[in-house]
Amino acid sequence: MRRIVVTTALKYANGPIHLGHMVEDIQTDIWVRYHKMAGNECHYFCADDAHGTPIMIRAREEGITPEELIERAKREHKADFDAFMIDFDNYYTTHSPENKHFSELFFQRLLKAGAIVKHTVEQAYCEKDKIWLPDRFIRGTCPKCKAPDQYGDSCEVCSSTYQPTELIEPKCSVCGTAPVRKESEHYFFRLEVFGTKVKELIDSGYTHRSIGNKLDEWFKSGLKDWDISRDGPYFGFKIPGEDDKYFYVWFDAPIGYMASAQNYFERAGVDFEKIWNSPEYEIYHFIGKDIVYFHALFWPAMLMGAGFRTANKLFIHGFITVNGVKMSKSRGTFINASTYRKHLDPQYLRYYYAAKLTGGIDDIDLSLDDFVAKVNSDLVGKLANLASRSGPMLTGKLDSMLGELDEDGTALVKNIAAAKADILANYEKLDFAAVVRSVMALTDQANKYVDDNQPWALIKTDKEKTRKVLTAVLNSVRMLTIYFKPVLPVFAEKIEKFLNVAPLKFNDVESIIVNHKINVFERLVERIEQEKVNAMLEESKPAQAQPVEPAAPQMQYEELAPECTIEDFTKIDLRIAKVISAKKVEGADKLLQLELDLGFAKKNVFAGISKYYKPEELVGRKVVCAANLKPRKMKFGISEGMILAASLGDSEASVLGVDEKAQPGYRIH
RNA sequence: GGCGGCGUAGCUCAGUUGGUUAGAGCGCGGGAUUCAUAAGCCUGAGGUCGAAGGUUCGACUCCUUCCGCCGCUACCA
Repeated sequence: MRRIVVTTALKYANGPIHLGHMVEDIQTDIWVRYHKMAGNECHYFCADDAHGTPIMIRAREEGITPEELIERAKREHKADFDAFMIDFDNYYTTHSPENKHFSELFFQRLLKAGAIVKHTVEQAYCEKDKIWLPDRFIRGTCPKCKAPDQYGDSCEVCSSTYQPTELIEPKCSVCGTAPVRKESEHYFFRLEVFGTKVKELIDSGYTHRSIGNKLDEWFKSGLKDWDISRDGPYFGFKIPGEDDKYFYVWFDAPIGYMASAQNYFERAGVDFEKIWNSPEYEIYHFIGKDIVYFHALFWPAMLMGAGFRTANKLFIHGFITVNGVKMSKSRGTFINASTYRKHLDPQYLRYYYAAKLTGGIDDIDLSLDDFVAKVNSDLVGKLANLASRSGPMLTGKLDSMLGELDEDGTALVKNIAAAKADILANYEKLDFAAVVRSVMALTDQANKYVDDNQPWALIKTDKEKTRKVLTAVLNSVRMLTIYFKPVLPVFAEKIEKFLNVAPLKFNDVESIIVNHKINVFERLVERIEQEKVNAMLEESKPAQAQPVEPAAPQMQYEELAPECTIEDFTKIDLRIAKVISAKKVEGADKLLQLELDLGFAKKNVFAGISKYYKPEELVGRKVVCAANLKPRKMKFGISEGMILAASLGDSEASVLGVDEKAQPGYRIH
């Protein structure tokens, strides 16, 4: 018997569970149920990730305490997971005494190991709200494309990334005042101390191979010290020996795996340390590819530094797309778990995800048309129908008694049982798509057996022979259900009740039930109606649909810049200039190097327009130049100005020209 | 631009260490049935496996280049 501990990524308490989260938890839950049914000891832990600035601010906005907020979030999260039959052994929170204990323990051990240092950092601080602002809480105009109201770390319009200090007119996203820069001393975790050991871990098969390549990039570029502290006010655990410094949320989050496990094992009267550090136990983390960095670098290094064992392996999955594209609020495809379950049976989603999951890191697509078709045809049309076309006949006309098997029936059932090893192997390697394919192929065989034997005709002439046929069919149903039980727990329960048998395990496929009384048949699953899917999408569309909806189709005009005075305007000295020469910049993607004649002077200017203009198209043209711009040193030289061009987003650009009369050097007023 | 991933029938996807006429489900056409949640069975059509080269006796499968989409990242003053 194997002993296994698995975790799924902690859920942030700041938002609801959506169908993207569910990929991971359904995948994991299926795997856990598979192990339990196979007779292994398997524990499944998760928790809410409850700390950090966003939660503190959200609570403030709602006028409640962070504790109240995270308590509510946890309740909602758990309700969603219960509805989707995610069978955690413990769903805990990082805001717990166990987690506090472990966080302090990790910190102290890392300190002792010489892996913690202090650096002074400069950060944005809002003097009005009296809080330090993470990048996401600073908003301002994108320094690259000038799109207004962008996050402090990246622009959603041009998708460039930058430092919050580069933002134009940065504002605190809570109160709108401009943040100030303040210095503070922070604790840093020296990752490089464990760099070699972590590299060895990864090389030994800790992650998927393709992920290993990605990780290599990080190793090559050098492991930087990781800032693990935050200044108060902050919702989290205070750092020992400090008055107003807290552990960064990502420091105590993965520790939450251990805290959740410990909380469970203590209640069960089991010594946690013996389990977590015991070679008898295998430990696996299921995560999405978005948080590989934390789980493949930081977390193993933390564990090593604190003297704990690392997990055996990370199981990494891809993202979910809906109808082939990223989940989108305006399309209504950003579907919360709570919205889904109002309209549709969670087992449908478990089945569909199972049919798509191969254990790889590719994104998986929830194609809603395919979803409806697959569930209706596989689950309803084939599997449920198999029971429905045989059960009622036995209960209605043959006293609900199973008989023996005939020769063909034995062959059918043996064939189904023979697939066990293969199916278990596919469960083991997370290739649930292969499981679904092979079980459905077996279901086809069973349906064919029904057609071949025509019990509806046979019963008119030979009741006992019919009983044999139906016994074979219902034994098939039982076995197919066993195979699907990790995916469809409620379906399996209904079959257990219908067939009047104890909870099914994998080993039960090796036996058959004969001369056995069954219960009356009840419907197992309902067909999906397209209207339900539509209603779910409709409800997922944002109520405050204004920002994205009307402008969305084509013309996304940039917002008008804040008002300025004529004095502001005249600060910029715009001149007519003639392009003397233009050439592509070697090694640069978007830059053209232009030599401009301003009449009284010549200037060297780099312009990011090579995507839109060939150099020869520009030579000889008169353009508008911002001539008094402070020269800027760029990678390829000094740019002494800027030429004006009009654009809409990223897709096009038009360099401004002038009437023939205007000569180089004329000023534009 | 760099790095990584993907590109197989109308749709969603399998294709194991390269080996005979490339598969499944759904959808579509035809047929025989009617027990069943308008489900099931038989059968047909449909793909130059993104493109072009190369390695090989032989490539969807390996290598190179290119095209298209996605992610991360960068020099768009």
